[in-house]
Amino acid sequence: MKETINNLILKAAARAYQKGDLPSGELSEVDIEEPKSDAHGDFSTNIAMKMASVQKISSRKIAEVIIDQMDDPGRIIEKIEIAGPGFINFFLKAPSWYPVLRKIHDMDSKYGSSNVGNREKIQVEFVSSNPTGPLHIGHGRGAAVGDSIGNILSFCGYEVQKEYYINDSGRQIDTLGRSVYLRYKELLGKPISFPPECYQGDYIREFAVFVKADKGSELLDMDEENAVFYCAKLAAKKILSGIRQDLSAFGVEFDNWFSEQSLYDAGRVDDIINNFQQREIIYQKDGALWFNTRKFGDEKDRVVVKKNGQTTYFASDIAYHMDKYHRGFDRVINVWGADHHGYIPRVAAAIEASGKHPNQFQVISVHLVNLLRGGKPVAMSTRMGQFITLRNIIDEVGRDAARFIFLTRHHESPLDFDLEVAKTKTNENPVYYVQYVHARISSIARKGTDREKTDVTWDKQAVNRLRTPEEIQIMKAMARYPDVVQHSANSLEPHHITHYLTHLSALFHAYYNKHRVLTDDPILSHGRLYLVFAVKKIIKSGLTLLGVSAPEKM
RNA sequence: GCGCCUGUAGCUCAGAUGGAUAGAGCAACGGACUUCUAAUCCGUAGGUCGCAGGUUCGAAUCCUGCCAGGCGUACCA
Repeated sequence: MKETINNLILKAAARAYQKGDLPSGELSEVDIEEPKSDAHGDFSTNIAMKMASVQKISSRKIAEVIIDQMDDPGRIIEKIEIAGPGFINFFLKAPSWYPVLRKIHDMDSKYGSSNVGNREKIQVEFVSSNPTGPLHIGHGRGAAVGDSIGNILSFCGYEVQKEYYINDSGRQIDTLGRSVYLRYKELLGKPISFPPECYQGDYIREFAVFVKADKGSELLDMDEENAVFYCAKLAAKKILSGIRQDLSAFGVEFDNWFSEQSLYDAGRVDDIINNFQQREIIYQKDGALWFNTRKFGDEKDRVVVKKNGQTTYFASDIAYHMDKYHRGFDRVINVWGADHHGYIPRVAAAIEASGKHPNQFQVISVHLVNLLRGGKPVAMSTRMGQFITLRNIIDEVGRDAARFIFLTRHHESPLDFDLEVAKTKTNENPVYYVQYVHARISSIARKGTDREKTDVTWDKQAVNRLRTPEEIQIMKAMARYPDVVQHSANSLEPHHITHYLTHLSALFHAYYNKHRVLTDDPILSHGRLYLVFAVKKIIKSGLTLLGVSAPEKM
């Protein structure tokens, strides 16, 4: 629809120039917007104001000239007005919206999708929590955002892979093993001192109990390094399997789980260090190896191999990102916690150093979640090992509510997550507000006659009965859905979908309360069913992009 | 100190490419269920868009400076 208007304007402006009514043939780009106020029409353009400086005549005059040349072959326009400093406002006839309905039904679950992605290969990496403890609420937000961005990009024609990077190497894993090992020794009555950097949680003790049950006191006879290694492997494996289960319960399925250790095993980390050394962007200083990230925009150089010979996390991260491009991804998107944002420039530097374009690497910073219960902060002490896990939240408030709430805010905005609010079933909690639309329409369908249930197809006469302001508003809103999806994909911001769904739901609920769908007039009923079934399809489509279910009954 | 993020109604937050009278929900007040699900709707009230300049036909949006809060500034991950 927008495009149609766009063409009308461009043609009119071109004709005006040919006739000599416009001094310059240089046409500005046309901006079409949907005015907030109905008094300003269905669509509006500011082209006259934009052209004024080039054309050297007043914007109202330009608007007049363009309107004079306006043609309307499809007879969609009710009237055109010039308003304010030179806005051209278009008022459309109700029937001009009907093709949207048909399109929604024809395309069905594909409505809103596109192929602008052109099969470009994108990888979205998210969560990637270290397997040293269970997922918490912050991971949940990252999971919801990453998963949804992946869904939206696929919907827009990108070829998307969702990946989880497992940090199964390095000091943290060692610390995990040490923590379990110490608790194990403690269980066997040995005196221990438990360092503060070790993991305090009860789950560590559970692993120790498991080791004891499985191996008895066997580990005491091994040398400590091997015993710790054994504990580390075992605990990491169990934790990772718990993480997989939690994510699955949260409705998140990864296409690939990528192990950091595998990079070391395959010699990839050494390879990239050697390669960069040869290219002299890695150099030696103070007994360590430094990457010259400053040359690529970072504020200082970074160590990749420490004085003690160990590689840093950054070193394997370089190898990891090189591997991503090696696997053929055109663009790589990382969803990280906002506390890692200082890390972005150095990874970006590594990517630039390898000859990739900066826009092939994007980081989504997900800000922290304040967990509340009834308005009061919930104590989240990792140190004490006492915290509410993602699993607890899924169990208490449900997956749909949690995911939806995570996606109501811009990801760079801190989010308050109130467990009590998340459980309420009122307007305060928008998930149910939106899902209720789907359930209500499903209910209408169940109440309709057999013919109405199965045979609600395009019928010109029936659709022609859709004339009320509420019906037209709904059709307008539905016409916008593809734009909203596209905008979400371009900006990597799922929350636009969430807000759009809430808005469409409000329009539907108002309509439902004011008008009956099933009436004594079968033709009118047919038209209205055709309308609300379209709404149902979009609600389901949007919820699916967010990873939220669309229930038939509530 | 420097860097990034945030600052919009009493509260929680939307406001893409600068547009006309800045929008929702909650809370407050008043209404609507014999009717397709009241997990809903209708109405009233609520604002110096952190502050000060600048850019222009036009700024919550762009630029500069300041204020407040969060995060980051490792040979940690």
